[in-house]
This record gives sequence, C-alpha cells and structure tokens, in this order.
Amino acid sequence: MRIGELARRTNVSERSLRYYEKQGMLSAERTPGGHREYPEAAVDRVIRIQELFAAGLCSEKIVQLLPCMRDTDGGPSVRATPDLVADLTAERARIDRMIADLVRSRDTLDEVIEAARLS
Amino acid sequence: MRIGELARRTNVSERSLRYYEKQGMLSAERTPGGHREYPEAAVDRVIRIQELFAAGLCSEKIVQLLPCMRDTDGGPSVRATPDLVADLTAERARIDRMIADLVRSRDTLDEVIEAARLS
DNA sequence: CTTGAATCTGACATGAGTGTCAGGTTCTAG
DNA sequence: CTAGAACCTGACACTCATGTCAGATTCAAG
Repeated sequence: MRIGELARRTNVSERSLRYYEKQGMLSAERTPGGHREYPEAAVDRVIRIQELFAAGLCSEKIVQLLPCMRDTDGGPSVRATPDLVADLTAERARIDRMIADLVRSRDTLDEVIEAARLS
Repeated sequence: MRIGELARRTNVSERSLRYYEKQGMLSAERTPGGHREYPEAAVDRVIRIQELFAAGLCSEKIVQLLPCMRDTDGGPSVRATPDLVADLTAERARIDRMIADLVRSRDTLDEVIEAARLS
C-alpha cells in the first residue's frame, strides 16, 4: 500500500511515517518513480512504534528493539544483546513506574469527578 | 521550607518549581527579602503535579484541577464545574488508553527480554 | 495527452517542560 | 562585618516527535 493509505489506517501522519523511515524504524519498497510501497505488515509495525513512543522510548531504542521483536508473521527474530537487555530491563522498570503514576492520576481524576457528580 | 529543600525532597528542579508557580500551580509565601517559603504540604502537591504531568495533562488543566482535589490535610475543596468534569472524563479515557498502551509495550519488552534470556 | 490527486524532498516552525547561564540580592554562620 | 551558600529574575537553548509549507515529480483515470 502507499503512504496515504498507511497513514489513514494507522492514524499516523505521512510526515511521521517518513520520519520513522529516516530513523530506520520503518522501511518501504519504492516504485520506479520513487513512491513508497508498504507491505501489509507495516500497519502493525507502525502501531507498535506508536505504542513504544507512548511508552517513552526514543527512536534509537526502538530501532534496536524492533528487529528483536517477534514479527507479526511469526518470522525469525534477532536475539537481543546483553547490553540491550540491560537497557530494556531499565525501560521496563520505568514503564512500571509510569503505569503506577497513571493509575494514581486516574484515581485523582475519579475522585474529583465523583465529588462533582454528588451535587 | 525553602526552594532548595523542596527541590531535594521532591526530586524536582528549582527551575521547575518556579515554573509551576508562574503557571499558577504552586504558591509560596515570601520572606521579606523575596525568597520563597513553602509549607510542608507543598511536597505532596509537587508530587501530585508531577504525576499529572506524567499522565499527559497540561499546566492549564492541572491549574483547574488542583483546587478541586481533596487537600492532603483534608481541607475543603472546590466543586468541579460541568465543563471541567467533561474535560476530566475525556482525560480519564485518555489515561486508560495510555495504560493499555503501556501494558502492551511492557509485554513487548518482556517478550524480547525473555527471548534473550533463553540463550 | 491531460489533469487532478497523491507523493516526493527539504527546510523551517512549534510546543511545553526543563536545563543552564548571567548578574545581582539575600540569608546565615562565624 | 563578612564570606560563601542559597536564592532571585530573566533570557536563551534544547529535546524530539510532529506540523506545515513550497516547489517539483509521479500516478492513474478519462
């Protein structure tokens, strides 16, 4: 598929898709004229990238991580190096803390919403 | 307490504390010479602010939200307006989605870490 | 062909919290 | 009184994914 359709289906701007490619997170075939041509699997990959961004990982980490992920088609995957594993373990801990923070913030909002409802 | 101690105890830079004040999220008495003097409760408030930032709320929302929160000392709180409640409900939904994303990302990391461990 | 939609590259702007530096003032221990 | 630590204001820089614009090229349908 082309970039417009991928953007529509993933809800990610064309600008960002090109950026992902430049960062090495996403690749695409090219038509003879130079237009990008994405495989179906790109949809899942872009969604994963967005999730990882939301989790606070930077492009660089994502670039390292992506080839170690099980592909959607269950294809073979690269083994993470010990250094990367250490990095990812730290990121995991950070994500855990982030989730805990979010839950507390959600509780805070609930409290305020509930207090207003009882009026 | 003074800004240095508050910064140390909350792990938030002095720069950020002054920024919070300018945005109207945090207030302080002043010594005759102009130095900020914070009450003990400021510690909890700053931590709350950080959590809400982490949850993706902007300063403006936090400013509206803070007076509606139950104070640490159980003091009286302002009732949220219907408009604010609508806002906060939307934010709550966003936080829910964010948590779901984070859990998925954490699972992704776990998968990669586990795959590397089995080597 | 032609024409309009889609895509291309490259460059500059934005946001929002935070870092940092400069130059000056206040506080406090000795 | 004094030295040095702590604090003040204001301004500018940064991050980094994303928005946006310009000007050119390609694609696909008529």
